[in-house]
Amino acid sequence: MKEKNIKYFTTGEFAKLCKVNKQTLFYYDQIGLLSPVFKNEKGYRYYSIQQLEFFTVIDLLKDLGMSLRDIRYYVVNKSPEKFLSMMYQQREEIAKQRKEIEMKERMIDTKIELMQKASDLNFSNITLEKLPEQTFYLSENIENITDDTFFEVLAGFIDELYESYLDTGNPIGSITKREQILKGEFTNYSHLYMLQRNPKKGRPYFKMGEGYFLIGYHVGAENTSHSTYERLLSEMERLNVRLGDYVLEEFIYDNVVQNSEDQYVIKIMIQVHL
Amino acid sequence: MKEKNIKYFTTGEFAKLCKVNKQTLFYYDQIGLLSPVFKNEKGYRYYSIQQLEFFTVIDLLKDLGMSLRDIRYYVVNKSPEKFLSMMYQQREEIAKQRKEIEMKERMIDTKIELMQKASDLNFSNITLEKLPEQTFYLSENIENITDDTFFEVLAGFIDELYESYLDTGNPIGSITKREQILKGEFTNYSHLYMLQRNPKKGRPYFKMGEGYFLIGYHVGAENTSHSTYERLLSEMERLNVRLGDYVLEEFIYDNVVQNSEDQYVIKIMIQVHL
DNA sequence: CTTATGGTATATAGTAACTATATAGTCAAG
DNA sequence: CTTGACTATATAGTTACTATATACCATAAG
Repeated sequence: MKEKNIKYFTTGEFAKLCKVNKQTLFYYDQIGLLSPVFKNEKGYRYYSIQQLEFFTVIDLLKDLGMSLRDIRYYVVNKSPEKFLSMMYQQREEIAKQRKEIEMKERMIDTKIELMQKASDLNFSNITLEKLPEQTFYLSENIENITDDTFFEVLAGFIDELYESYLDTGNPIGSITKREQILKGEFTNYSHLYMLQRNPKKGRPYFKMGEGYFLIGYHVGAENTSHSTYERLLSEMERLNVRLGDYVLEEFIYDNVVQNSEDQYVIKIMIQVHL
Repeated sequence: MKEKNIKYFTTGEFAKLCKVNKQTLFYYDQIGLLSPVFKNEKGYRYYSIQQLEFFTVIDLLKDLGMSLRDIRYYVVNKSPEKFLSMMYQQREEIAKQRKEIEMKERMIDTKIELMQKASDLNFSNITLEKLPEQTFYLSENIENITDDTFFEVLAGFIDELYESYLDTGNPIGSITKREQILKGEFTNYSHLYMLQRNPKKGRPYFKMGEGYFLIGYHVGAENTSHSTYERLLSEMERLNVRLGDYVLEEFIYDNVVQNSEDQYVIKIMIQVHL
C-alpha cells in the first residue's frame, strides 16, 4: 500500500503536527472520524500530509461548535458541494464568534481601567466634579415595579446588551429620579444603564448632558446606602447647591472582587446645579 | 435575610439571565463556585443582580480557557488586586484568541472562494495563462530528503504557519525545480508553500514573479500524476514553449471534500517561457 | 546476542463540565 | 382542593478527551 515518493507519518508524529495528544487520534480512528490512510501488518497507523489538512478542517469545525458526531456525518457524506454549503453556514457562526470575542476584549480593557482608577480613590472623600456628556444604554422604566416585571425588564435589558454586543464591561448602574430622592426613596430606581464609550450609530441611547455632580462612595452592603445619601444631602446644603434631575449609582467593588458585603463600594453621583 | 427594595431571582430566573441550564447553577453551587446569596427555609435559592455580573466574569474566564477549579481558586481568595492582575493575564490570552479567530475567518473565506472557483473548472482542459506576482510562505528545502528530516521540516513549517497566523486557508502546495522535472522526477519537490494574499511586512517570503504558466489538472491519486505530467510536457512541445524554473502543485479536491482517492484533483502549474 | 530505550498497540478507567431523569416537595390560580 | 408550574435532591448518562496498565515492536549500544 505504501508508495514511494509519498511520505507517511506515525501516530506520534502526526499527533505532533496536529498539536494534539496521540490518544485523541486513536479516539478519532475509533469513532470513524479520521482514520489513517493505512495500517501495516503489525497494526501501526500511517497518516498522510493530506490528512493534516483534513484534521485542520475538523479542528476548525469543532472550534465553531460542531459536535464530533455532526462532523462525522459530513465526513462520511462529503462532497465539494456539501463542503461549500457548510462553509457558508460556518462563515456566519465565526463572524458571530469574532464579534463576541471583540466585545470580551473591550470588556477586559474596561475592567482593567476601572480597577486601576478605583485603587486611586479615597472612598471617604466627597467631591464636586463637572462630568462630560455621557451616553447610556438604558433599560425600560423600573419605578415601583413588581418583582416579576423587574425580572422581565432585566432579562430584556441583558438580552439586548448581549445580542447587540453592547456589554462594555462597565458595571450595570441605576438611575434614580429627583422626585424619588426628595421623597427619601433613594433606591426606587427608574432605570438600569450601562455606559457606552463609543456608542454605535442608530440606537436609542440616553444622553446625560455635561454638568456638575456631587460624588461620594458608600462602603458596605447595598441596603445600608441610606446613611451615605444623608451625608451627601447635607454636603449639598453646606455647599449650597440644588438637586438636579438624576442620581446615578454604580458598584465599584462588588462580589466580583470582594467576598464580604461590608467591603462593597458603591459610587453615588448626584446631579446638582450650582 | 431578604431585604426590601432589593430584588432576588429564583434559580430558574437566574438561569435565564445567565443563559444557562438551571442544572448548571446547581452544579456551580455544589462545587462552591457560585452560591446564591441565600436559601430560604425550604431550601429555595435566591440570587441577586450583583451575582449576574459575577456570573459574567466566571463565564468570561471559562471561555478564556480557565478551569472551574482555577476560577474557584480565585473566587475564594478574591480581592481587587488579584482581579486586576488576572485581567492583565487574560488580556494577552484574549488577544491571542482574537488573532486565531480572525485567521480562521480568513481561512473560511478562502475555502469558499476556492470551492467556487473549482466548480467552474473543466479538469480536462490545459490552458496557458499569465499569472501575476505571487507571494509564498516557504518551507525549508526538501529535495532528496529522508522521511525523518521531512517530518522535522514539515513540523517547523506548520508551527510557523500557526504561530505567526499565516495559515490563509489555501492548500499547502509544493514546488519542483526545473532540474528535477528534466530528470522526470516530478515529485521530488524542493519546497512546500502556502500562498499569502496580503503578506505581512518584515517576513522572508518567496516571490514568484509574474509570467506564463501551463496549467492542467490531474484527476486521481497523487502517485499517478506522472501521466498528467507527460500530457503537459507534450502540450508544451506542441505550443513550442520552454520549461521555466519552477513547477507548482496544489490539491484542488483532496480528502477534505472527496472520499475516493481517484476523485482527487491536483492542479499542476508549469512555469514556461514563450 | 542480549538488553535498554523509546516507540507502537489495545483495553479500560478516570476526568471536566455539563445534561437528563426520576422522585418528591412547594406554591398560586382557579 | 386540585392542577400546573415551579422548586429541590440524588443519581445516572454524555461528550471529548486523558491517563494508565499491559504488551508488542524496532533500533542501537555493549
